[in-house]
Amino acid sequence: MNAVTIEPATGLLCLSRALASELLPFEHAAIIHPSDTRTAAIFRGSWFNPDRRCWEDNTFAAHGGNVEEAVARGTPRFVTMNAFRTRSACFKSDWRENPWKETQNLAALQAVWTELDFHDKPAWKHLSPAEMIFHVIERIRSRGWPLPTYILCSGSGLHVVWLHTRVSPRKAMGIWKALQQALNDAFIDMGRDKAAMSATTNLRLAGTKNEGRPVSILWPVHVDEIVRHDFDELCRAILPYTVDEARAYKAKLREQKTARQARIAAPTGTPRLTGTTFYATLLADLDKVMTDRFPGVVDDGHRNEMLFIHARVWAWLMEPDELIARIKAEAPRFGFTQREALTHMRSVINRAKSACNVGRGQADPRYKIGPQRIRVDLGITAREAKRLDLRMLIPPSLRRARAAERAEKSRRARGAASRAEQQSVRLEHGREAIRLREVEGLTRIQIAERLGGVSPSYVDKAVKEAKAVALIRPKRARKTKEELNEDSLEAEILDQKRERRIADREAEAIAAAAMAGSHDSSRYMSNDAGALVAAESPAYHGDIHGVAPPSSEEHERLVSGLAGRPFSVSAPRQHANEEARRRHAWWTDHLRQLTRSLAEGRSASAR
DNA sequence: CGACTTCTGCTAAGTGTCAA
DNA sequence: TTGACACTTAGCAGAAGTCG
Repeated sequence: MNAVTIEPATGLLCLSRALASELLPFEHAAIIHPSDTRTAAIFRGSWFNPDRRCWEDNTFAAHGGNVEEAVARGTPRFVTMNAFRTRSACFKSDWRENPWKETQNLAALQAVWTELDFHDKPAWKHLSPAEMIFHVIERIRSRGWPLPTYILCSGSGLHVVWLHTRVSPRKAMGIWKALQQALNDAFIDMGRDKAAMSATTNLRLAGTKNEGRPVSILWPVHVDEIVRHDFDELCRAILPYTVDEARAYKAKLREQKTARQARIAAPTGTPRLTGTTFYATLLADLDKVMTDRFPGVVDDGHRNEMLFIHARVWAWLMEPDELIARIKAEAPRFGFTQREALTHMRSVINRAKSACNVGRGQADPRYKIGPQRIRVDLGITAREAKRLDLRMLIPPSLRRARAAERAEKSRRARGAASRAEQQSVRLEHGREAIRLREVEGLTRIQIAERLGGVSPSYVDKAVKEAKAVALIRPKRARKTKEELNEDSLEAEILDQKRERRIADREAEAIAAAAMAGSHDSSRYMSNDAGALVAAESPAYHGDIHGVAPPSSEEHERLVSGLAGRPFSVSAPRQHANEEARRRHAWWTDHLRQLTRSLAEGRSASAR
């Protein structure tokens, strides 16, 4: 009896009680590509070419109804999981002999899958494929996902496949990709093969051999237990967001962009920034550097480099005619004759000329030149950039410092108080609180009231910090400004130094006091949370908050960091905030699963 | 009761991105 | 480049709890 037969009346597939592990290649192909489909299944195999006396790749295609005949004819070892249009890769050739296996020729999406190469993963490599299936199913169950249609042993790894109702790539490719990604992301630690995720992938056929090892379906046991899922049901069960939520998110992004564009279009006090302002600022910086380094004529060793940089920037600011005129006019400043300058800058001029004839969508041939490149080429240091008050030719450190300055200025303009101010006020309060307690014998509640209705916790903290600062032993008294000479520069510098030193020591003492007790738990970890947990802690008991699920790479690091180490997860705590609660639940659940699978991996390896 | 910790909302600080 | 804004991180503060 065949495991898979076709119902004559309906043309539909009949699955018998036969063992799935004994499925033949054509039966497996017929399950993936049902007989009622008019789209193409593309097969790949190899055949012995008697003329050339070697094995050659053989790719061919068949309709769902012709799978048996095609497989018998071509003896393939692979079949595409999705279906293609009956079009040929070459003009005038037959699609059956020369199928077009590319994304743009996809006719129907009908499966999602993950290929697991677990044999090189430390936590899993000791397991046999049959043992591994247990863990795969367990993981799928723990996520509440539908069980796969089948799990096939490819001879080296596992193919976990969910066949689903056919959907059009044009309508559903985005969702299908998200589904495929979500499934595969769940198996990164088990060695999911990134290269086998594309919609055009072909996978091994059951009943064939892979380097002598049999390829067969290990789960489910019987052919009639094989089920095809509803695509929408799969999406609902597996995707973290619904299609509507994803649409709403995209709409929000569009809205934000429109709002930003409207804001920019509106007239403001600040100058409107354009490509011209960009290059003009760059040029201003460049001129400052050149005037400073070469007050007269640029010396021989640098003239070509300097003129080349200038010419490339000018090319973005003016028409070719103006560029030529400018090069001629500036030539003496760079130590060139007009003729020499034009010769040396020929390529810049030619590119500027051809840029005038560039059509839409074509690349601009002018040399792209950015501030960082110029800065490195000219070896401009932070000190030089600061001294010349450069705006663009500055190192990243200075750029960051300027951005921070701007942000602070903007905050102050909005009336925000600085942390230093808050801290110095608190220090004064702490000193006053100590005095009130020791001299007037007030309780902390009374002190809190006396300090203007602050909280008792605030008093605690203020006193703690004031005590820490009081413990700083005064160093040998130095000469005062009066003693030295009130107006001397030396006195001023010494005074500044002393003030800075005192401030530094106070800050250190406050920081040390804060560290003496238990410090704030790190509630908001970066996206590196996984790696941080793995690296920092053999048994991490702290809470994890405000953390987005990790990316694939982060997950990979987390898993490799935790393998073979003791690990525990704290009990979830109450979160008022819905988003925080969701994220915390996600992490707790995720890490528990990980702990369990690692523990199972270890106990299995111990046996 | 004081000293201290834990939890959680709020916000300053800092960084990245965007306009072309 | 500048300025505005989104976003993450770190720190602050108050409430509530624990401990001796």
